[in-house]
Amino acid sequence: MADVGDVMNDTEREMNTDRHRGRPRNEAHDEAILDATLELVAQVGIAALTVDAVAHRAGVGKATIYRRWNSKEALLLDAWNTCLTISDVPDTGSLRGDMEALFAAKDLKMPVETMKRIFPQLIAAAKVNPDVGDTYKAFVEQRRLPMRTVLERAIDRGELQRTIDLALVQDLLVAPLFYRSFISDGPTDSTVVAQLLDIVLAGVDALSRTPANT
Amino acid sequence: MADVGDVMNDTEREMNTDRHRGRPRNEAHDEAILDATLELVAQVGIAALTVDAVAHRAGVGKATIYRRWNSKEALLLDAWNTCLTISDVPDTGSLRGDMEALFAAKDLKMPVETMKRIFPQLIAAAKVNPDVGDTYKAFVEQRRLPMRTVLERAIDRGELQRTIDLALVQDLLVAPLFYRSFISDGPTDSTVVAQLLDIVLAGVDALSRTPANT
DNA sequence: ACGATACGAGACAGTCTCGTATCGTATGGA
DNA sequence: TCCATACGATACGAGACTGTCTCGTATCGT
Repeated sequence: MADVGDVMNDTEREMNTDRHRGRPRNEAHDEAILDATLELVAQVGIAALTVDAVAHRAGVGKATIYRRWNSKEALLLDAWNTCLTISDVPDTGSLRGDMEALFAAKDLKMPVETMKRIFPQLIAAAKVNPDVGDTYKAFVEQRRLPMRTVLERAIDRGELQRTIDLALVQDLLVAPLFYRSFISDGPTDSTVVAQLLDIVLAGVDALSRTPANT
Repeated sequence: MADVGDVMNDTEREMNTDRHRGRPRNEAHDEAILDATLELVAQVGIAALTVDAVAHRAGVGKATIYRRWNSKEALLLDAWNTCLTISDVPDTGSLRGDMEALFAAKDLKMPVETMKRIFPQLIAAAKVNPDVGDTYKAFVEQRRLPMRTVLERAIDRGELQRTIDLALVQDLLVAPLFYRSFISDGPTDSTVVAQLLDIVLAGVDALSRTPANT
């Protein structure tokens, strides 16, 4: 998947033919630049992000950045994309166990505190820039997939009724933690997760016995 | 509460002494400017917001803006503050009824779709700018108060156990709607609200009979 | 009528940032 | 050794934006 603003023309030559003419590109700089970008976004936001600052923080010259991305936007878009990490689906045998495993998983590129600052910036940018919006949608979809699988397996095992609104249950489990992380800065520790699971799973279970009153 | 960048010195004279010398300030422009600011924030985000654009959209000269706020930041801060609206607390006699009334209340300054775009920008700005952060905290606190009152009354009536984690219950009820509004763009209609209330209230009720297993 | 002030429009200087260009150096292949 | 390219540093032009100022007009008290 070619990213919008990549300077692939340069790299192409290296990849296709094997003759490296001149000094080879330091590939480690790619990650350094992307990391510096994300860390700066977390610190000052997108509005105040400057390419000079990124270059300085990454310890590279500005030209090195523009040799790899042909605009600041392209760099940012790539930076957002690196936030996307693939998490594996737990399979402990019970819904409760799978859920606890999911919430305990630490599969983020950046430290949690940094992500808590980056993510709101990403959301805000996605609302305004369609390209970022696409990246964002892919991000959310990808993140939701494992839990959806876990819930579907729970249905197959009979732990959940086949008629429930799966998306709503997932949102009930996920949203409070997002809310506390990004909106209200409340606690999100394992105790909270346990209480959360208690209430939601009990609620779904109770409703499966007694049909909804509304 | 005096706002940071207000040019109150000018207005003071008008307020304290009754002699209006010269053409009076058109107070309607204040709202026009603030509205234009918020609408533009919703459209292009904070990074791309320019004072010229605000002036043009509000139908005023740029000088008129700088006559009332002495910086773009001060204007934005005031704009955020106008998002804060006071909602009254419903009292239908039952927790369920109060909740439905709360969710049905439309007490926002801007149309919902506009707010869905503004709020993420506010969150992002709050993470980066301490002044905006203060405004933001006040906003969240104010918005949470009515539901907290409703929940406390439900406890007094015996509808909820006195030992429950009230904040968590509130988050369970509120977070999914926020999540769908800002993060996943899912449905938030009254049907969803009803299902939400079904599950959460059933869960809390079930747990009050059987103690938590974790 | 007259002075004082607000107004819209727009010119303006100063500042900031992007993206390019240049320089001398470093590092590889031929 | 020679050449091609990447590198850090930095100067630079172009353009955008902020915040100030001026102009001519409008609208109020006196």
